[in-house]
Amino acid sequence: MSRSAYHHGDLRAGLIEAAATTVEQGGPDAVSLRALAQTLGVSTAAPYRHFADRRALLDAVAARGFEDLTAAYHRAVAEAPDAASAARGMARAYLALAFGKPGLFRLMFASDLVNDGASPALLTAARAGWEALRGAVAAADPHASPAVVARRTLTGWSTLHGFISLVQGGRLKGFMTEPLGESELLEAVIDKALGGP
Amino acid sequence: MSRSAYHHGDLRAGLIEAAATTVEQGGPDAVSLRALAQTLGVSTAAPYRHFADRRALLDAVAARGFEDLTAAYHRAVAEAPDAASAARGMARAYLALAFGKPGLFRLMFASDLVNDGASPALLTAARAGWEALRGAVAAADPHASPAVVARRTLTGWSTLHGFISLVQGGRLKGFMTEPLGESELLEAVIDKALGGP
DNA sequence: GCGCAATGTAAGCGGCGCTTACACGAGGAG
DNA sequence: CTCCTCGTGTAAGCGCCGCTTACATTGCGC
Repeated sequence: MSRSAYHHGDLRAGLIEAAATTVEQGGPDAVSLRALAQTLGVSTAAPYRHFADRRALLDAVAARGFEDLTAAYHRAVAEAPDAASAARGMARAYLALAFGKPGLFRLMFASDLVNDGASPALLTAARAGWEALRGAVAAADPHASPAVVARRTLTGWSTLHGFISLVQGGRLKGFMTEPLGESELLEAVIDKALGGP
Repeated sequence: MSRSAYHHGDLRAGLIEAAATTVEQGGPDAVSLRALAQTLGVSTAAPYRHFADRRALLDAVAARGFEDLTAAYHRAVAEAPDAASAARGMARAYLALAFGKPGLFRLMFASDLVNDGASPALLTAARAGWEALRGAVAAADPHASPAVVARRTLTGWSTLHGFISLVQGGRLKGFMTEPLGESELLEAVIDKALGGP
């Protein structure tokens, strides 16, 4: 992307890397361009040579996250013996990203990509994930109509996404942990996402 | 709560009201204590006589939202002819709040209530909503064990919540609207939430 | 070798959350 | 009726933030 080593040595990549670390530790709100610049040993204005504003830097971090997610999807499909277990593998990959890198996941799904003027690269990366999901649902039932595939993809995705949001929002702290264990919970959610109406 | 009319005339209530308006128009991040103070014609330090910090004010707004939500739940149950349609009415109430007051909904579910030190009032208000949901699920199937009730409540809630999050995040803008209409979408999501594994 | 464009810097503007020290004024105690 | 207390509001300021402008430097193509 960026040329190569100049004064700093690819400040652009350094900013993305440092921002990703901060996002993981303190969430998107904890990212400050001034603080990142100080950490990387450059002036507070230097980051603006590579990113139009704070939002653009966070978009770049989010785009990298979507690329990783889509790659994990494809890996799950490649390793699956059949279409049904492929869908299950993608669900696991989604949950793995969400609970493995919660800060990144929050960043990826926190903002309204379309209404805010997100970069085309980010939009493309985000859509690729959806297409992979839809393809897996279609492959699991070749006789389903496009509308049914869309409905199943959306509702299944909603179930996974909602569970993640509720967990990360701390909504099930004292609520659920009593009657259900953690692994049972994950399996129940995946079953709900992949089965039913 | 607050005494009554002093210099300003219940600044506390004015701040909550103004903050709620701002949250609805520009999201939680758009709330600035300085701007609210200027709007209400008081000094920038005045709000700190009523709220320890910015977070405390937003918590108060969120708590009011949870009270409204729980009231809507109880209304739905009271108006329903049987337990099954009561659950359906609660789902509709949840979606109605989310799409009717998206900014408030975002505020209510954006932050981690437990990890961040939320006020006891907010925690209580948030838990009341969950209890109402669980009660409806239990009433719909009196033979279900507590674990099954917990599982159904969680997965159904997850489906609704995930759908809302994805819609509000603009994730289904160019994606879904082609094959499915809006009302079909809502019904499909409610069916998914209330039925299946 | 030289000029140009990419990269980085210094300084500053306005806004923010929050704190401290001080001013006012309603309402109970005497 | 007076006074004094305490709840409320103010003025000023600290440190941080995003972002901009004008200027310095440096590597690359000619």
